Amino acid sequence: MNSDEAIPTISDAEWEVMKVLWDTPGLNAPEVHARLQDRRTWKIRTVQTLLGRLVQKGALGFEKNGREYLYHPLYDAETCRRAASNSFITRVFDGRLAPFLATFVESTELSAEEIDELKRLLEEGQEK
Amino acid sequence: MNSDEAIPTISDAEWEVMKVLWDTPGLNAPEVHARLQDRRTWKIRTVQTLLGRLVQKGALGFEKNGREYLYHPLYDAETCRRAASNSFITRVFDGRLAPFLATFVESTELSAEEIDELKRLLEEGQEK
DNA sequence: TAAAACTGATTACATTCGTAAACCAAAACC
DNA sequence: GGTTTTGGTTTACGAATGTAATCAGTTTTA
Repeated sequence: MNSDEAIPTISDAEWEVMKVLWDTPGLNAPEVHARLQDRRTWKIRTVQTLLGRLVQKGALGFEKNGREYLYHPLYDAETCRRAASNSFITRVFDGRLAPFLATFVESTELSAEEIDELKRLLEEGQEK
Repeated sequence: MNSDEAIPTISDAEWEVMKVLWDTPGLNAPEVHARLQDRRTWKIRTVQTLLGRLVQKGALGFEKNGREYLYHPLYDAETCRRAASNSFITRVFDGRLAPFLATFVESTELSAEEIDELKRLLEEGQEK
């Protein structure tokens, strides 16, 4: 499992596909399609296109099993999420996390429980 | 200043332009171009294209001043950042902020000072 | 006042993205 | 074994994006 250097850029639609395969690696195209049913109305062709593009980008690999291809991520979710987060925070918040968090805290989009959870996370991070 | 409903989607390149105009509203194209010099090597034509697209999208407005156009944001930065953040967190983290923050806390990308600042932010939010 | 310089409008062009249809090969079924 | 089904490959096509060049009008300057 690769984990550094040149993490491919994953588009909006492609994220959905990646999430399925992080959850369950080794699916073929119809299986990935099936698992997307509840969230996306994509045709199987669309899913295959996305799978193909992700393979080209180096985000997914596959093994042939008879005539079918079993796809699996080449980067773990954590690594990709971090790369995407860094890129987002850089672009929108000039790399500063505090204003980002402030955005959420100030709007009412965080429950008290979530705030507690986030504080706990920060405290854990601080101890290390 | 508009602040809700149908906030336009702003592309990567367009964010740079918006930031300049949030910082100093009422600039014309050459002035925006000048302020981007240190960060981007765009030609003035490129900047003009981005300005035009942002006007089309309804993210910017302008007044004519003689033959020049003075551009200004139609949404405040806070509103646009919030919309972008929500969209990002939904796409990459399925709408859950905690895993997002965990990503940063676990990597060494936060200094102790930043963690303190974030905790303070959360506490302030909690009191309201 | 004709040319140069400045400012914006129109047009361009390759890449990526979202969304597939058409086509082809293998496997299963009749 | 020919036909249907299944799974993958190639091709498509419009919208958005990054990155401008060319064209045109206005103002300044020689």
